[in-house]
Amino acid sequence: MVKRKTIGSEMPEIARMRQTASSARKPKRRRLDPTEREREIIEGAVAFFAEVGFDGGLRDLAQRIGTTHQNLLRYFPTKEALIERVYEEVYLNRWQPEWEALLHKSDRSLEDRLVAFYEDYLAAIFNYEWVRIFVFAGLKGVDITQRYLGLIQSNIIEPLARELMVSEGKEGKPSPLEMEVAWALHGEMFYLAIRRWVYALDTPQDLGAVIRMSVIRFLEGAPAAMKKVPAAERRGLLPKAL
Amino acid sequence: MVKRKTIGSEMPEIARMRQTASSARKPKRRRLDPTEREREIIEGAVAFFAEVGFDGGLRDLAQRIGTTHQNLLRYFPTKEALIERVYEEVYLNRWQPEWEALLHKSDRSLEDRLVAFYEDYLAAIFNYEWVRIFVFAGLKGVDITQRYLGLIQSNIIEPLARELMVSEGKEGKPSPLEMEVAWALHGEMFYLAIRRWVYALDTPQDLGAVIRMSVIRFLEGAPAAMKKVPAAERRGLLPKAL
DNA sequence: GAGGATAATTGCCGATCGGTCACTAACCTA
DNA sequence: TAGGTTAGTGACCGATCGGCAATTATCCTC
Repeated sequence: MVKRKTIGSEMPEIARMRQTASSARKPKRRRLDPTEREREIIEGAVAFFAEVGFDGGLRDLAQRIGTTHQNLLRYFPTKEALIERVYEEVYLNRWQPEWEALLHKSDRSLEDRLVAFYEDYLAAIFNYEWVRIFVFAGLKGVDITQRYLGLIQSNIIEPLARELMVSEGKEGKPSPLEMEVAWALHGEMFYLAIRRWVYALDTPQDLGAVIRMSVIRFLEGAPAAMKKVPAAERRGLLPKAL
Repeated sequence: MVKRKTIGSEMPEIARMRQTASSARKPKRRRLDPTEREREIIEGAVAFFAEVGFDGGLRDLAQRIGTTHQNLLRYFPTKEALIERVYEEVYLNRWQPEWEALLHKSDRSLEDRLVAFYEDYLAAIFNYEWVRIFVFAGLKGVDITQRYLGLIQSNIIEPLARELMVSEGKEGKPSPLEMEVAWALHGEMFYLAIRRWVYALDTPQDLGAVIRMSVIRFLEGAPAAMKKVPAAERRGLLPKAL
């Protein structure tokens, strides 16, 4: 038999579980309840593709889970179907509809609301799997990332820009300038995740402190910045399609 | 002959150049000066890997350039060697040593210096090839990205934090808190590039205007933010290793 | 314990991968 | 125009890819 290159370093402990105590033989086959096996596959796939990207091979994934690549294809007709399931798992299942409401609760200061939202949001997405899969998918040009960011734009960025306007006594649809300021705050947060999970750089232990600092800087600086940027330049802020 | 899947859509026009006028035959082989061919390969490789990632095949790359994959291997002994050359091309060749000095010129306001620097910096990196290759390399865990970001940290972020301190009348080595504020400004800028070149979202036409707004917001908000974040929390800003 | 249902595996397929080697053809010099 | 140098390519290799079909083994029921 050909020796196979292993991506992960350790043998999957799962695969050892049922092996006979007396010998270090090949691990016995595990016959699981299909729903249980499916979960195992999905979670294994999320971890695996987050690590090596979607070009990772099914055989390596299977070995890590403790099964064979044909078994994966019994549960998902094609690799593409499995990947689609991974998107679903990562994006849809981790989106909290109440986030938008969080930004609107007017019984708390905007500062508190923003801090509360970003603490919640980062708690959901600031992890190895989510961030890397999101970036891998973006590079691949998968349309679900654009739909997700459309959701961010309409449910987070625009409400945020609106709240900023309200606190300035303005109203109506946010201008490109105001949208851009809101994106900037969001970008700060996301870049933290990029630093940590894409480039493996040190990031602060306590995200709460960074969030608070970014939010305060945002509320403190945005009004002045928007006033100071000459009106003549604002036309340049209109989005440019590719 | 087996039909080959093409990544790009159009036939490379180069390959057609010398073909006989009378017939639509197979393009003649082009015998180039080696240095010229090498440049063609390198530039083709940068564009190709930026688009599809480093898992892209040599045959597809070769077809796009208008040659064969064997010819690539005559110029670079292995695929890995070619990729290494791509890193060199993208990172080292586009780094401007004078950037650090730009931040220190004290005859201009800090605002002007920051705007000037980021206009220069984004002019160098805000493009499809640089951004995507940088992200692909980061996900792959290539050490050159960490070296590059180390350069950013010591030559840009820390000087920036120092300038911020000077403008506040402080001096000495920047604290983690001050470093984090500086990273936040940088992150805003880089996230613009991510939005545009990874997620293909609309971004403002005139980067100058966004840069100015971010810089003003930075200078306007940072002092207040750093004062307001309770000292007790600052310990949490200490970087955490992975 | 026997037998059936089905989860899981072994074996295989064509296509494609990076890479080697021997051959072909373009250009320069005489 | 002949010959030599060398840029470029066709044919092929072992390994690996996603996926199909036939086989094996585990668990449940009687």
